Amino acid sequence: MLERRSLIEELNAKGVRLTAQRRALIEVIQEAKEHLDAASLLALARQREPGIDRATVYRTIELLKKLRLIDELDLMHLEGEKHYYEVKTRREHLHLACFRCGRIEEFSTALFEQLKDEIARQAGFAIRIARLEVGGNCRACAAAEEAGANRKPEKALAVAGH
Amino acid sequence: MLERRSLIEELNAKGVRLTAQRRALIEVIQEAKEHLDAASLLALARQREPGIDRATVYRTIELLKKLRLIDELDLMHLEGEKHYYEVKTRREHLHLACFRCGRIEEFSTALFEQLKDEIARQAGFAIRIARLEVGGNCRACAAAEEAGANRKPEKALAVAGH
DNA sequence: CCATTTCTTGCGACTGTGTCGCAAGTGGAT
DNA sequence: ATCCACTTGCGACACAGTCGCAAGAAATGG
Repeated sequence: MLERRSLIEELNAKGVRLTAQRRALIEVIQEAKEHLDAASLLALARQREPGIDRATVYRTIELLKKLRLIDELDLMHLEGEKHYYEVKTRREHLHLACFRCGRIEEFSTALFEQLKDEIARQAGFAIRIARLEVGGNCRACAAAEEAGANRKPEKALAVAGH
Repeated sequence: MLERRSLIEELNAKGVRLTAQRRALIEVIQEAKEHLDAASLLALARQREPGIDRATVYRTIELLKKLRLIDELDLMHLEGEKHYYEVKTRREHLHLACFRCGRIEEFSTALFEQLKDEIARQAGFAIRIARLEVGGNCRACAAAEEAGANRKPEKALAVAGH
């Protein structure tokens, strides 16, 4: 993944018309500290470009996805059926979503690349997107649950999460 | 994954109340040849149990997910934002979704298990669900696209799919 | 076999995400 | 500065999924 070159330059290079709305959205995505969904994206972009519309957000997301500048994530749908977005710059990674505390952890490993290679080779599949998402309990929550299990043995249906 | 034991027996064993609606839904899921979304599930279940309601479908899906009897898939959202469901019996596999022809291919590899092990060990993460979905072009479509690319060189923005 | 309790269902209303057609507006090339 | 194609905002819409509540049904024990 190419590292230093802002999305804006990227778009220019591809001959995409640069509007104030797109600039606002792109800046928001790029500076985001966490994963943002369409609604938060809209809210944040409006702080820079008040008139911006929901439809424009969705259209821009679609554009950036097609140009492979951002990735779409589900994050196990921990809250509602939103989708989240992140810039495709950092090293390829996967997401661990904790059902208990809701935290999202990122994880990198060479095995992921190997796995993709194997898929491409064995299935003859030209991979454009590979999305690996994991749900469960993070280290802290797994420990907490373990401790809790002793105090309060679980009933058949008391299944946690999601 | 336990292999031979119907979902119904499974539910009974867990002390879940067995209603006609649940039975209908479970039969539909179990006998499905392809991946079904909530709407198709409803339509098919109504052939057996006419009065059944949308809400019941969603509630039953939720139940079966919690009991870990079915898996939820996005299949790259090839058409709309639906979710698809499949019984958790067959060998663990991942899904390859072709953006061009829409076909869903299943793929199994030991690497997937290894990857999950590594996540569990290194991150201390207690995995409940691991969902790996891949989008791109299947073998046939990749070949077709390759051939097509010669006849018609692509413009900057003519990015296919999704 | 019936009564009781508890769980489940259907219904209707609602929330929220994402899509679309169209007229007005604007970026960027000339 | 002009012009055209592309983009936007708007309103309306489609559709997934959720919820509270009253009526109905499954399982339990008498």
